[in-house]
Amino acid sequence: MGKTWRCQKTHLNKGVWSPEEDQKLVAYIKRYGIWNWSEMSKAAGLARSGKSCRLRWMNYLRPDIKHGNFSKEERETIIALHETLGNRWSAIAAKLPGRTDNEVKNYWHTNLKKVPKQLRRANSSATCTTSASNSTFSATELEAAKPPNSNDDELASPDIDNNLSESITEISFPHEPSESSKLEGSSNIHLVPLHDELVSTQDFSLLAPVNCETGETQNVNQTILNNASETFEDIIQTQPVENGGLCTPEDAQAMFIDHPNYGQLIGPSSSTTSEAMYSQQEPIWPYDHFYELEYLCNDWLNHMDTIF
DNA sequence: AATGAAGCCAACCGCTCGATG
DNA sequence: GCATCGAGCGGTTGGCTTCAT
Repeated sequence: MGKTWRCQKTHLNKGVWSPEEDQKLVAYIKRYGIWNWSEMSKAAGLARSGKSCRLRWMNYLRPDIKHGNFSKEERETIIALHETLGNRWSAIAAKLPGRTDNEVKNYWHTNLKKVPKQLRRANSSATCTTSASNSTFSATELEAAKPPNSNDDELASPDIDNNLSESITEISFPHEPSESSKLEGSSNIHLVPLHDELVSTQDFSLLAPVNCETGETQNVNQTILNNASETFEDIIQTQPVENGGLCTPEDAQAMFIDHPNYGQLIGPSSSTTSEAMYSQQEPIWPYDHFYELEYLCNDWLNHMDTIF
């Protein structure tokens, strides 16, 4: 893109490839195949370094390269694999037919890096669970993927921008009790931290998990999180709370961040966060919910900022 | 309409690794 | 064991495009 200068010392072209250069390289490889990039470059009549030729071929000219936008499935795969593999772009790209490491890397930096981790996970959770049978990573790999620690800058940053406000609709909290009860293995525990409800009712207690059948606030620890030492409700109730005993988003957020188990992996890995709430069979990441609640608190605060 | 900021992405750079002599 | 070379990988750059003011 505009880098069309010519290397003074080596007399090799650098920068954007012209259509003629592309044509030469493709024609040469079609006829002779790939054998030595430096020699190939000369033989093809290209004033390019072998390295540049290889990059051009691998990232753009290869016939099996898939161009265009990433699908939802590809996005979710990237998110899941990045949690497991980190910045090993080539390894991630290997799981995405037709995608290059460069493309995956660029996509990550431009579309996913700025999205808080808890939201990325929330967005990808549904597919991780429902398509567990064709998952490309093992339970062992997932288990090795630790959640971020407390100095993770992505977590520390309440970066709720417009993109996130749009994305929040993808969070998979059921809106109606009937929806959650449809879930297999449902324990009827229902999180209702939906910002719309919070804004309309200003009922901060909506941040607490409730039983969708009885309407009673639930102790998550007793019903589902058998391995967890404390529940959200425990934390909320044992902390000093203002506003007549109701937990404000600020209170909840502060508690979650200060909680010693915040961001810690407790118990075996789960393929999902929200949906694990409803499953008594699946292993869980209990404190993943702190991420979600932190996000929801931030989003709620953002809403209030826009109102006042 | 003009302009500056932010986003996007192709390409480069430097490093590591494995093969070979 | 050492040097050299090619290939591959991840981080970074910077020009073009789009968006916001």
